[in-house]
Amino acid sequence: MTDVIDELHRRGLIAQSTDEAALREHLAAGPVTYYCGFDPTAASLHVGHLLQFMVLRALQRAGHQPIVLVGGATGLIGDPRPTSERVLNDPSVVADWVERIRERVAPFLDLPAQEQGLRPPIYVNNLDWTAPLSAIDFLRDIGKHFRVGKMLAKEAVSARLNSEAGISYTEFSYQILQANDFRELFLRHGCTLQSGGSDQWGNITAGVDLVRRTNSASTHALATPLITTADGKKIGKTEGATVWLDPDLTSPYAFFQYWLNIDDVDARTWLPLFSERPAEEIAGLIAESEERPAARAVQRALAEELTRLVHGSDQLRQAEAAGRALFGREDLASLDAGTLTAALQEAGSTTVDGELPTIAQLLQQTGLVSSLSEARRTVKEGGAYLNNERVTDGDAVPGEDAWLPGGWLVLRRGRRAIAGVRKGG
RNA sequence: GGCGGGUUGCCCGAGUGGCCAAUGGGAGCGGACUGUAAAUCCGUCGGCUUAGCCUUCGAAGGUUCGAAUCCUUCACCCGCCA
Repeated sequence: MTDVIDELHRRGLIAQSTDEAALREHLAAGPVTYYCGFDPTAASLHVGHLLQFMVLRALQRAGHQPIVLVGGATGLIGDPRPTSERVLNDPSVVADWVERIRERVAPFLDLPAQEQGLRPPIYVNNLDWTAPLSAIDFLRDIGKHFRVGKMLAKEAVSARLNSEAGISYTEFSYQILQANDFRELFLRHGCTLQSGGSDQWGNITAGVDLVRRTNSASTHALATPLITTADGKKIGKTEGATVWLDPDLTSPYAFFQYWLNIDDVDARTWLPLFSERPAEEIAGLIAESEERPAARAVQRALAEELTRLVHGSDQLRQAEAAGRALFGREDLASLDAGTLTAALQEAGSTTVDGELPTIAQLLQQTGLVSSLSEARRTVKEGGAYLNNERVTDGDAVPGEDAWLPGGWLVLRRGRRAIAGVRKGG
């Protein structure tokens, strides 16, 4: 078996780590219990978080014991962002998000455990040990180990301190909570390695320091690089919207399409990060992409592999079929009702009862545009299509002959935004 | 505490009484070209019952036939002095 650290390096998943030689030795000595935490700052994780699972999975494959922490407590406090103070969310909302995230996260590590006999993950919530902590305990037992000078020096804190936004005591304290998580997991589960995004590095090392001080034990840390697109944007945003892992928020079809549409440069950069294929296969795909960019082999590989990972094989098949049906060469009217229905349900659709509204109104109802003005504008610009034919009059009502098999209208905005309208009662 | 400057649409940034829904750039969106890529060019870019109307220029009042532009108060930011 190849060394897991070698694999992580090869894939570009390590931006920084604590003493690497010591870490290698530690991993070689036997199963290591390691953890990564996710704060419930939204109802779902997004594609950016996927990178953390790549690290978790690689370590699991190498025989180590994963712990997934969901930050029911830290999510109530808020990790300092570089820009501004976070708005505190209601505890009941955060609790709900904790549950939703936990459900979504299961397949990443539970499936390999079942199918390949690897170690199943341990799920923990830091609310369990943080909530019972009194202010006195917190300040006496934990706070005493932290030097303010060192806390102020952390990138996340100093950036905010020097900004106009400043920083609240609440967010300033965040690193202590995360450090205490590491300590608790060390004590409860013998956890000796924490991974996370490099933006978490300060918090992670705070934990390493805390365990060293309180338990005279040395622990380890790994951080993944911050992934951005070639033009410097965060990964996982389309049209300003986040690509979520939760199928209720981002359909498997939309998820698949996101990866299929990333540009060539990013696709080649991201392939090793997100793909668990062997190194030779990855090199082959990149070579193919450079020779025949039109085939978009890398985009396809990413879309397939990640949709399968996140949503499963069935959903992958449906997402692929939907894409083929909607973007394929054949005439929409020649598609059978079943195919069309499946495709449009994947792409997103709305049902219309009674009298049919105008095309402009339909564009708005399907969410392809956000206002009627925008709908009219889109028509004027020649960017609106009904059943693949350009719409010239947005105020017209589709005729009876426009209905496709299964009772569908296919609306499209621009090249790739598609939505269905279903005939209702 | 005193004096001065600032707060404009998603972002940056013009605009000092009517010609301002507000110059310009960026992002976004659409078209052409392509490969459901990139680059480039062109167009568009508050809302609506769209040749018209409504709501926007930190907040609230006021002056005026008419205000983003003038006055008053308030909030926040930035300089200089103490």
